[in-house]
Amino acid sequence: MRISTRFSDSTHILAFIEIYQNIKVSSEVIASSVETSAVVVRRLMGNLREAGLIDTKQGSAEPKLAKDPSQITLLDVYFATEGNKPLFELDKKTNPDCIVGGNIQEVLGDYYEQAKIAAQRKLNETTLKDVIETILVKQKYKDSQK
Amino acid sequence: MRISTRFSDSTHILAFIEIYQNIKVSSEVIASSVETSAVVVRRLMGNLREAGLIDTKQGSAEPKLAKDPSQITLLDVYFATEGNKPLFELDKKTNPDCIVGGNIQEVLGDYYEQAKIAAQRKLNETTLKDVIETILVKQKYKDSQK
DNA sequence: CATTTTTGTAACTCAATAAGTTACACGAAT
DNA sequence: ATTCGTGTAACTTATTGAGTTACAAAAATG
Repeated sequence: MRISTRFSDSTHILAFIEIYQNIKVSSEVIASSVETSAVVVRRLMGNLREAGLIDTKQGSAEPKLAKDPSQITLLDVYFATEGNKPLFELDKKTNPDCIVGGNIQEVLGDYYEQAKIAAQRKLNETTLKDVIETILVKQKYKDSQK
Repeated sequence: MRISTRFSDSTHILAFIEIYQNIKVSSEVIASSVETSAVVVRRLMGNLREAGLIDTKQGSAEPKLAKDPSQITLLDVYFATEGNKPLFELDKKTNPDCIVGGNIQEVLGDYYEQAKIAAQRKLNETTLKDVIETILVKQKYKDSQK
């Protein structure tokens, strides 16, 4: 399975916007924190905007969260960036004339859905506020060690 | 994210081996049920053998489950085919000199791990026996409708 | 015991896609 | 008016899942 870092990068972007809301936050600045290109950041921000998680204005480097960080969960970010696609993919082309091939898609599909929902429930328990506060605690510890 | 059907195909193979244990089950026969090539089936069966889920003998079309179907869970099959890689991938290269970039990997990694474990616990609740019995029930219903 | 069948693997091709790049129109800031 | 920044489309590149070809080794077959 090819790996997507869109989910983690999008969460990164949201945390960055919230933590640095006082300074001018261009896609270039965010890109230097994510270590990618500004275009990639703008592409991800486009998804976040469509999902109603941020507000942006063309030409202006002032992205804002559209909701309070306590009201945005990791699941919201996941849906915004990856949609609600299956976590475990089914082989859709199996032999319908075989007892196994003709039934396994439906059977596994149900079990996979249950596992996906279990993961999504966990993601939904964590808010952007939790993420940001944990980041700040870790940073404070690092600073105390200097 | 590119999709892998190895997990579902491997489960398919295991169910097929158990249901058709009376007849001669070559990789060719299994491949016609999965609708793929025999080489792909043998490759997946290699993983299942390494994981201790099936016993095979070179040259002989007589694969056997190495354990009772009630003792093999979907999680066992998942580990055999996909390993214990992350469900949600982290961007490993973020700017360590930024508060967000320097801490988010560790923070998100922990939350992702929790979500992954939630999904894995669900997969571990379902056995191959459950899968097979559900397949047979669905087939019985189909037969009753003819 | 010679022939056929089948497994087990390596090496290759093909296709899909995530991510990065280039280019540019349009809006905002200065 | 000029510069800066966003929003997007189009293209390139790298990765990888899946299929294919090839073949050695083991087992089945008659």
